[in-house]
Amino acid sequence: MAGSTPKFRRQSAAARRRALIDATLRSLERHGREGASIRRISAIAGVSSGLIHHHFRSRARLIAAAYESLATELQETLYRESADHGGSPRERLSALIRASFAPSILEPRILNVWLVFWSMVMRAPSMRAVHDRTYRRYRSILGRLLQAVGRSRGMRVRARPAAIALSALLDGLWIELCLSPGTFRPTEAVMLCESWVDALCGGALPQLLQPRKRRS
Amino acid sequence: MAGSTPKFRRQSAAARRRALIDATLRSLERHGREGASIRRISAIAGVSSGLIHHHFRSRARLIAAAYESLATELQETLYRESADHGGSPRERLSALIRASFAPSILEPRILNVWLVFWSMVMRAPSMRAVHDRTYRRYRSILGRLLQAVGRSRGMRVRARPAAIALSALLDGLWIELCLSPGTFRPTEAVMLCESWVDALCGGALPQLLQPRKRRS
DNA sequence: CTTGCTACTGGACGATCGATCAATTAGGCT
DNA sequence: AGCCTAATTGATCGATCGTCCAGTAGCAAG
Repeated sequence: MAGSTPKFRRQSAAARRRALIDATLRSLERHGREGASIRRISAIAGVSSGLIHHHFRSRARLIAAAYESLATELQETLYRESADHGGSPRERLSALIRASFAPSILEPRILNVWLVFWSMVMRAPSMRAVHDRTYRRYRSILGRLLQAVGRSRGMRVRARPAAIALSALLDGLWIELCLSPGTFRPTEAVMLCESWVDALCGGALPQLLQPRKRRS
Repeated sequence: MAGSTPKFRRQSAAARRRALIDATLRSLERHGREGASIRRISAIAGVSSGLIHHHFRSRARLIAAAYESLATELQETLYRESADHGGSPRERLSALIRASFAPSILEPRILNVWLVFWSMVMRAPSMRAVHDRTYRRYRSILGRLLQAVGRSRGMRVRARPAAIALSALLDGLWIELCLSPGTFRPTEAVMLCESWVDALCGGALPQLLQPRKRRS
């Protein structure tokens, strides 16, 4: 008899917000575009729909928070993976490239999540802000790594354009791999990125190097 | 008085289907993911909502037809642009790259359309089929062009991986330019693609060349 | 045990969705 | 001129959406 089982458990605002963000990401993975609804998210989180309005004032704010969470978490994963294989800069970059095409990242479900976010970037200024901030950080990581790789090869790499190109190559390959996994294999994607880096280090991409000082 | 103005004008099934497909694309451009609704599309087309069910049996079929239409139309535009500047293979490839970042293509609204389609590719097998077919054709165009460019430089380019890499680079840069146009300029994107092609032609991407015949 | 704060529930609301279909009507054919 | 066909309309259905809020109840402090 005793009402030993409470109907719900109270949690701190911070813990509940985190749980709701995680539920949002899981819902988007599972149901794609339709997973962005308040009712599906709250069902996965195991709470009532009203609770979302209590902690986030609107659905849009929850989605934006989830976007920020996913982006930073992914960057931390890639950065950690890179640092853990911490030999030369070139080895760290290779580790980051391989990690970008690891099975857990390639999960096509995850592309669904990004597509939902991207489709909101152009309509909601707050989403645009999240995108700009996280992508700048991403390119900064890539740029520093590329510069270090170049320096160890005696090359002065222009971080910004090099990072833009490599991130575009990584993203483009990743998207196509998620959209139709049968087109080519993840190892080919890794090879294509490594080849580009090798070409950069070999001086074959002169536009991406600092112009040599010319005397007189 | 006189019922001189008919309430609607009948059209052939083919003409109406085409008009509805065009209205779908315009609706997706204007309203993003929310533009995929039957009512918005029919409103833009200036017809009743029931007419869509008459010509296409469901919303999904209309969307798939619109995807096919957009993809093939884009490919024809790029191919025509390439052929019109029909000097050397290298010039044709440059024209295609420049056309890929032309203002009309870079219109961020258009990314909205692609994002809606891509989000359906992983859930609807019919959309997956459209994607696979159109992307194979796209890579085929790029592959042949890259092979021709390589041949004119005395290189034997492996069409498949080269086309995969260049399409990924083009798409990745295009997506980022649409998502936040302020990050870098279209001319930089063109330069990054051209640099990659130059590296390929310069033999700096050996993995993308046919292995030289080795005797004895 | 009692009190009070607030995390939390769950249903009501109006809007909009895709699908459906009986009724209409435009426009070519005889 | 009248008919016939099929293109088109527009109302209707049940489902689902985001928002809102009055009320409930977990749980710590007193």
